[in-house]
Amino acid sequence: MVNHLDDRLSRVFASLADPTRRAMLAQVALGDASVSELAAPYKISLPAASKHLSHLESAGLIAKHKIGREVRCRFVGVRFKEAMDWMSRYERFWTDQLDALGDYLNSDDTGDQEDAE
Amino acid sequence: MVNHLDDRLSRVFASLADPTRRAMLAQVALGDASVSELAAPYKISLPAASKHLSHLESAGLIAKHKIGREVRCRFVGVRFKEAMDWMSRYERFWTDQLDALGDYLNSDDTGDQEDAE
DNA sequence: CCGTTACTTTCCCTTTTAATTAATTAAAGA
DNA sequence: TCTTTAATTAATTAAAAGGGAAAGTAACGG
Repeated sequence: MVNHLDDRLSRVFASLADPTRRAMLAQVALGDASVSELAAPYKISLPAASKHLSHLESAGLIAKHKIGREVRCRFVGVRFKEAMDWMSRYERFWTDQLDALGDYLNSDDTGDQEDAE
Repeated sequence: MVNHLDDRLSRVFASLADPTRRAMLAQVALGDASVSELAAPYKISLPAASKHLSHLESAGLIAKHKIGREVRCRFVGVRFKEAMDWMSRYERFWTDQLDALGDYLNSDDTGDQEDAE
């Protein structure tokens, strides 16, 4: 019982959790590329690469467009932005000193601890 | 074969890919909490919750601090920021009109366009 | 048509992940 | 010390992820 935003976030983050998929995404961001072009840099098989790209597509991070017998992939920003927007709600943890403040508040049992990790 | 940054990104994104872990992180961000407190809102067992928290900890998103027999968890921003920094390299895909431009260029069946950056 | 190129799908296998119950450690408190 | 509370570890199991080989589909080139 999860809402749709939650579901989309899960798929986007799961896609980004794989280094091959992140690298493929980086390549697509440089400009449209075919499945073969995106598979080439890695030692994995073409079917494996194709599956990674399908994963990225169902997460909404890329879109496929068939031209003749080639399938061109293009970066799509919407879901990526959605994930970043979700993440930015934690931005205060490194823009403010609240991280350090929390650290201080938690050391109250031992009294005067002045150290950070 | 993978560098450490890549490895850390994989762990952070894998952590964020789970809705329970995202919810736990949201709760921790509201203020420190014990393992039991973080487990309470969900129908999962305490060991299951404890493992989710260990997952978040090894991704560097939270830190544990033992007080008596309680283990308090607190939000840690560094890895979170690192992931957001990595993501922000794609920001141009929604801040510029390049997404729409790419869309336009791709709907033109003349095929190739030169790379814009 | 036929063969080749560009993918995708299917099947199968191995590894990882996630969940549960039961056992264990560790700190309080009566 | 004996019991309760807090959390982790262990053992087991089920499901999902990721990869390869091989078959299937679809477009192009002769």
